[in-house]
Amino acid sequence: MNLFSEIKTVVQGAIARLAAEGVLPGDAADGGVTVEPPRDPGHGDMATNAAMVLAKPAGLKPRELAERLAALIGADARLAEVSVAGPGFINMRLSPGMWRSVVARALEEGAGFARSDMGAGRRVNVEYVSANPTGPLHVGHTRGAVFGDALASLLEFAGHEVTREYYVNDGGAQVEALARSAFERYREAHGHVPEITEGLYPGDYLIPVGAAMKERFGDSLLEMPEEAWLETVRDFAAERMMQMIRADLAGLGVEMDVYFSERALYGTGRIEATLAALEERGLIYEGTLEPPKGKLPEDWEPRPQTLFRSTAFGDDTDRPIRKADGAWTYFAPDIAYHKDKIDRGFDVLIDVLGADHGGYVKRMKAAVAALSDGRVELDIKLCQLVRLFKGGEPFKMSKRAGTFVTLRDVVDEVGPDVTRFVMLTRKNDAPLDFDFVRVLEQSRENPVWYVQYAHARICSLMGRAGEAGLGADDSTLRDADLEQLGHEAELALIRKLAEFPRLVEIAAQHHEPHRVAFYLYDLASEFHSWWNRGQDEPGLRVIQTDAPQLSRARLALARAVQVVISSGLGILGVTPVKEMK
RNA sequence: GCACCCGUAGCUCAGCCGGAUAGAGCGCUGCCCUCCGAAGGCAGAGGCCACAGGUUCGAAUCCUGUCGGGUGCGCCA
Repeated sequence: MNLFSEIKTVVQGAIARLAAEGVLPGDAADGGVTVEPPRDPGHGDMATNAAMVLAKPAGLKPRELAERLAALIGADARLAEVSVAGPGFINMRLSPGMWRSVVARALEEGAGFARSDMGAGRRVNVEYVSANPTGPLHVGHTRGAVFGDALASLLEFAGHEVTREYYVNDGGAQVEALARSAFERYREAHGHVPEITEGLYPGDYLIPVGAAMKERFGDSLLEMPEEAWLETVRDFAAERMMQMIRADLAGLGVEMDVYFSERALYGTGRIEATLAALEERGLIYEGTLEPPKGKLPEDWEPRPQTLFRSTAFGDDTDRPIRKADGAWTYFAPDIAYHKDKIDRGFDVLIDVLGADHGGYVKRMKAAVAALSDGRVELDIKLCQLVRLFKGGEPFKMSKRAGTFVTLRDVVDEVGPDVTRFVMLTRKNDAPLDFDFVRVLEQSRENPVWYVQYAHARICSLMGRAGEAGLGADDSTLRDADLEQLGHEAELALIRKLAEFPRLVEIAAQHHEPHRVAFYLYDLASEFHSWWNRGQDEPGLRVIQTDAPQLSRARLALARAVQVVISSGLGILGVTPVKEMK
């Protein structure tokens, strides 16, 4: 239930009436008409710009049109007061019962409160993490994992059908390097000194892989030439890496629906088929690219390649599909992969990538637009860097020392809930500072703690209400007499609750889960503020032993806050706590 | 050289599909506990929304340009 869209239909009804009377042109219906909370609550509960937007097509002065609309809108019983202000805003004050109904709905609907059907019938594929299976996930992957996962949940909450997907880059040169690295560890397991040369992966995490290979293959691979063991070792090592990655993700609470193997595309003709599909549209040609401007790579020389005409879709230059030696570039299987997603019937594709993939965005959008003839939308969300700190001091990362670089280290240090929430307190395209000390601090500065504290306070409140014999269970609270609520602090809290359904839709529309985190912080702040009124004025405390009706109404409000916090944290993948430790 | 992202209070950042007097936290100045609801709350000071144009009834928000910061730029993935 979204109060704002409900009132918007009232406004639209008035517009339609005026259109029927010929005052407004019939096609002027919607346009940019909005119903939103005014910046200054003194203006009312909601405001619409309808008169200003429609004044021009109507040939009326904004205020004059506003008066006519206001007269119609004011007839609706849900509105207590309608007035015209400023350049032509129509300010509306809801009847008190409307606000209270938000609390009632939250109690009735529980976890279903604020769920939206805006995405009904829309199938969305969210691809995230997609790290190469050559080692453990690091901090950067962690942010992508959290962001992608929360975005997927957000879209589900808004009614979309969502698939969470991981693209496994197991087809290129890097998994061969993995194989060679693992082979050295295999030799090491047989007592040889490993030769970790330039280009190989030096990490200790491959030592157990070498040991496992010894167990599995004995010494049978030792004397073979590389060509003989490369494929076997590659598959073995990549599989082990993926097991490790899945375990790391599980520790963060991330579970994928689909792991899609790049290698599975090779030798099946699917890359060739994708190329043919583009060729049909005249988007493939043999050519030579201009050298990049500015600093020229030293070994640059013009070479004819197979190119994709991404400039036809706004890219800066056409992009190579094949290397000079005829092998596929990374781009080729990735196009085929996206074609597969298109063929699976998704309406929207979302790729969550690291900021270093910025140069990749236009060409991939071009490919998706070409292959779906513009039907499928591709949104690419780039996550900026995570800067690590410890107590305000920059945390130097050393790959050799392996200090706090991995996802597992972060999760072991601060736990999955804190990791997730903090990673969502910035929008994805802004860099994120992550301080191992501060994220665990118990103060208002720390949004995770502050939101959890509000939730825990309510849990404890419910317990004490039970002890006081008030009956704090949901069925009792559903019958509470909400008209007892009327204090300004209570109304402010209710208004904040009423924003949640609207916020969910806006956040989902923009693919921005961080908005949920900021909202929860605001809601917690409003709750703590209300709570503390009881500190100064005992009459405002929730539990009033001599006034059970009033107490129940306030408990119902607190319970509604709890429902929304719990729901919002659920979207972020964070577990609400019942008590602070 | 080109592309993308960013530029909002001293600091770190929100700001909806353009809307009325631009918000929060930290820091700063004050105020509120004879613990059992202060791990908190309240109030105040603090802004040329980088700059210059444009579109609009109306611009922090949209467009163009300039400056500043970050990222990326064929035969890596």
